Amino acid sequence: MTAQERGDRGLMDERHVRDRLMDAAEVLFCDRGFNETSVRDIAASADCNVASVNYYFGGKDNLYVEVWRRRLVAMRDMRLAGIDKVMSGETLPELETLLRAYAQSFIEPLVDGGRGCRFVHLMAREMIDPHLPEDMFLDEMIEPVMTALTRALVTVCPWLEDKSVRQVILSVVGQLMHMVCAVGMFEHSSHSELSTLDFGQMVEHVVKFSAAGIRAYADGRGQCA
Amino acid sequence: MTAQERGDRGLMDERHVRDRLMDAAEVLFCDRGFNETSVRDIAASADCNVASVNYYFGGKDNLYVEVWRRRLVAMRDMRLAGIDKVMSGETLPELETLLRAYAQSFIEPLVDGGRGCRFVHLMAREMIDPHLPEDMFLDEMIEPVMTALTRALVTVCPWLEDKSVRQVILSVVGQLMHMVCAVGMFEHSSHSELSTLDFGQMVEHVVKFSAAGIRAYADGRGQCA
DNA sequence: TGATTTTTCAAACAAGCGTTTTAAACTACC
DNA sequence: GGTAGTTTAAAACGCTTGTTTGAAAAATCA
Repeated sequence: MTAQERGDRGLMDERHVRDRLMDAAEVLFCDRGFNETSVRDIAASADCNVASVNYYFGGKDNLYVEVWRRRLVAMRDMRLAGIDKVMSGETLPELETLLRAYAQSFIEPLVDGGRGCRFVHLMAREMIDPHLPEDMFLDEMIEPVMTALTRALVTVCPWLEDKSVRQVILSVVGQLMHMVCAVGMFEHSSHSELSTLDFGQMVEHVVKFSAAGIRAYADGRGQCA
Repeated sequence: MTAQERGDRGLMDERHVRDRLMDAAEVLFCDRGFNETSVRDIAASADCNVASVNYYFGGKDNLYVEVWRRRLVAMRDMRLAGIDKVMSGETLPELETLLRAYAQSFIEPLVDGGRGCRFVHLMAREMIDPHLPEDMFLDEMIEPVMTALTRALVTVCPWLEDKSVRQVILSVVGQLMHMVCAVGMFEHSSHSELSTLDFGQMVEHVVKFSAAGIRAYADGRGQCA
């Protein structure tokens, strides 16, 4: 019945309201979370009526899912591309190069100030209290990136055991994720002296720190390039 | 007027209801978060009337703060003690020993199944969407532990620059924090094959990984013991 | 025991939530 | 211009939330 259900673009600028809603919702969800964002806030921020959320999305939950769908694929593919680009060269990349590629693809959306700017914060939220359909985040984001990273890592460091690979990836992702959280924490507090957050330096630190951490598992066996 | 305001213990077993409320609230807050836990849920779980929350605590927010106060001090002191114990010996500890002490004090509450069991989860929540009075968490938990850890780290590794110490600590805490989150994520999903979470192994991994990561900053200068 | 205070409880309160309704406004096509 | 279909808009719905009320119950002390 509705324009969205038919899938066409209707007659006039119908996409405007729909997109304004998604944009506003993304911003609000990212810095307040799902529960603390009301559809009235979203509608007000998108400068349209409350009922529009239900008209275009069928409910708050679906709007949330749509906001996710739009970014999740882009974000996942950005990370996969970062890994792929560095792994598809003729020669095997250094461990540092691989780590840097991944870390940058992780941090980039935060630093560019662009559209996906605060979405990483929403990822952190979703990990701790999920509002997406069961396993959507795991299936469409974590699992694909994790397997790609695993494959790349064992290629660059063939001496890494399966168990260690998982732990190592958890360590790398943990560091990156924690930076995102730390940014959010410190920027809302008076302890701004703690922040000192230069993303470029941070990425380089994670690369250096993690490369050494990973090579600690090389004991005796041949190091990678 | 009320017993709590007077500070005394009143006449009979008044502490029963108050403590039952705190215990129930802690459990619910830890695995649902602040917003998704209603005072009715808490009261039902504590087997008392809804109004009791306001009678004994003056409101949901204060109950939340009290739940925190009880554990925060204990948890902080546990971590400080872990660091202190290892640093107060006659000889300087190995870097691994220091890291292990801290990591264990961090993870222990998770593994023992005891009272503070799930509180670390609440810490993770509070970092991402805070419901405590401004800076309470930072002032009473993060800052003290961070300075103690900083001091210990520069003692064990005197060649570490100030800037690197902060980054290194962020990396260590990030790994540990991420484990806590990962536990929470995977245990509620069907991808249980991803979990494989042996806390003992995890601690040892973080120690090994981080020690190597930290020593990467020793370039040239004397390594620590 | 009687008086006083402290604690419990059911009920009600006001406010906010997501959602639905109903009708008016708008668009496009004949 | 008239008609059908789509989009907006205000109001209301039902529900849940945290909190308050006021009286009954229990406990303390004289």
